[in-house]
Amino acid sequence: MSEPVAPSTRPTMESVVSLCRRRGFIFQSSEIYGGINGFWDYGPLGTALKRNLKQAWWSDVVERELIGPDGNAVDIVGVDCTIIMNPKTWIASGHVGGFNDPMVDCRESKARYRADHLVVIGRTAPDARLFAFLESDDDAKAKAIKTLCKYERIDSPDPASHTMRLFTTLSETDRARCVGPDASAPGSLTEPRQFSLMFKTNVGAIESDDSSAYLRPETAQGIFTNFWNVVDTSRVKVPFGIAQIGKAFRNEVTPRNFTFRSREFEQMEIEFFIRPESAPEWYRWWRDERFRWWQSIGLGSGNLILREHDRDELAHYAKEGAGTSDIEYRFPFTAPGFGELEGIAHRADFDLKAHATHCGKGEKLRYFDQERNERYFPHVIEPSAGADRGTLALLCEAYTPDPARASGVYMKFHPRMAPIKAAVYPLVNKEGMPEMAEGIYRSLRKKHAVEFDEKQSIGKRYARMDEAGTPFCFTVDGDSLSSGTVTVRHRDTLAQERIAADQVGSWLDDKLDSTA
RNA sequence: GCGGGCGUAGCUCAGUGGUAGAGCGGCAGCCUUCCAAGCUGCAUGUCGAGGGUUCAAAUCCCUUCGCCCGCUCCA
Repeated sequence: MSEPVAPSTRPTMESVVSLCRRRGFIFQSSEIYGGINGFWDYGPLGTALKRNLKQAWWSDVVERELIGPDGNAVDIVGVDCTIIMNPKTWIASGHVGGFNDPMVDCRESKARYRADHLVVIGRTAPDARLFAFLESDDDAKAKAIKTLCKYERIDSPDPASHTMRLFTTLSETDRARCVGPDASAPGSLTEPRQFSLMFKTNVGAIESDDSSAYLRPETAQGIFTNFWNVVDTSRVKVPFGIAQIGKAFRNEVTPRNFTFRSREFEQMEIEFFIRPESAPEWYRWWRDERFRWWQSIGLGSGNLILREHDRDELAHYAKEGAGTSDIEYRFPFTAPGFGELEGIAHRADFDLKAHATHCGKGEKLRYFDQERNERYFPHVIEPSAGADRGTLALLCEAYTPDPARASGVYMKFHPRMAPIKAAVYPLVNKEGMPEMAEGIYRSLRKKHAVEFDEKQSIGKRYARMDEAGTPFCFTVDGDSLSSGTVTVRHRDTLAQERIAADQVGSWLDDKLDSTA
C-alpha cells in the first residue's frame, strides 16, 4: 500500500480523463455548446465520489470525536455561508487591491508579468535605457545587469548612478525607456493593468457602480465574518473551529489540468481559533492530522507529501506565523512534481482584526476569554482543502492499469470513497438465482449504494464494476440456494470467498467502516 | 496572453473534394455455472462551431470555441 509508484508506470492524464468521460465521472460543462474553459460537471459516478469525499471530511472534522494536542476533544461547528457577500468583505480581506494584481504585458515578447514583481535597473537620466527583470529571478537579474553593462560599455554597474526601482513607481515616460525582461528594444512594456481574478456581478436588477458584488474567491471570509455570531450563539470557547464546505470562484488566467485549476470549485475549510501563544502547537497538530486524513481515505502511497513552505513564499498574512504547509499530490500532470490539495496556514489574527477594523467596531470585537479574564483576537490555523482537487487525486490514485483483466484497468478506490459499494449478481439468469440476488440487493440498498444487474455475462458485469471502482461483488451461484451462501469477489485481488447470504449486510458494514 | 499539437459514434481511431466508417462499448433477445465468450438484431453522429471557395467540403481557406503540452500566471 505504501510502495511509491514509479512515474513510468503511472497513468497518463489522458487515460484518466478518458475513463472519467467514458464512465461518467466528469464531463465538460455545457459540452454540447462546445464547453466553457475552466468549468466541469460531475456525472453520476463522479458526483457520488465527490460526495463521499466531502461527507468523510465533514464527518471526520465536525461530527466524529477528534482528540487535540491538549488531550481534549477538538470542538468544531459548521456554517454554510453565501457566495455573494457585502463587497466590503473583500476590501477587509485584502482581495480587492491585492487579489486583483496589476499585470504588465510585453508587446515584443508577448510575455506577461506581475507589475509588482518587476524591477528595473539603469541611470536616472531621462534618455537612459532601463532594463527590467523579475525580482525573484536571479538569472534574469544577472542578465539585465549584463545587458546594461554591454549597452553602456562598462564593466559593472556604478552604485552611485545606477539605481534599481520598482516598475510600479515609474512614470509613463520612464516606462517608455524600459527594455522588457525578454525583449531587445525599449518601450514594449504596457502600463500596469488590472486583471480581476474575482468574478463580478450585480445585486439588484439595475446595474450601477453601487450594485457591484463579487462571487467569493474563498469560503474563509464567510467564516471570519460569522465568528462573532457563532461565539454568541453556540457556547464555543477558544480553542474551537468553524468548518464550511462551499463553492468559490476565481477567474483564473489559465485554467489548466482538467479539474485541478478550474474557475468554479469547491473548498472544504476549517478556521480554527486559538490562543495566540498556542499557534505552533496547533499548527503542527493540524498539519499532521490533515496529512494523516488524506492518507486514510486512500492516498496512502508515496504520491502524497507534506511540504513546509519556505519563508519567502509565505502569503502576506503568514509572514510572521508559525508556518504554512501544503499537502501535495503527485498528479500525472505535475509528476515528478506535486500539486496542492490542501494548505495549512497560521493566519495569525489578520482576518478577525481586519474585519473588526473595517466594520468600525475595532477593539470592541476582541474575544473575551473568561478563563483568563482577558480580551484578545484569537489566532487562526486554517486547513483549507480543495474538494475537486481531492476528488481528482482520488481518481488518479485509484486508476490502476492491469493488462491481465478484461477492462485493462480498475479503479482502486478506498471502500469508503467508492461511488458504488457493492454489486449483487446472479451468476446466470435462471434457477432462482436472479430472485435470490435481487432479495440481497434490496436489503443492502436500504443502507448502501449498491447495484444489481442480471444482464450479459458475469465477466462483463465484473469488468464494469472494475472501472467504476466497486470494491465488492456478491454473486449468487448454483450452490447459493441450497447452502445459503454467496461468493464475494474482491476488486483488487480478484480473489473470491464464500460467505453466508444472511451475513452479507454486516460483512459489508464491517468492510466499509474499517479505515485500513 | 504566447508557441506547439489535437478536435469524426460513449471510447480508440480510419477516412486528402464525390452516398460518413471500423473495432470496442451500449441496448434487446437467445445462450451462458465465475471474470468484456458466442449468435441474432437494434440504436447512436450539429465530422467542435460559424463563415467562405466549389456543381459538390469531414477533407481546401478564414474566424472562433474547446482539450492537451511547453512558457507565463497561480493573492
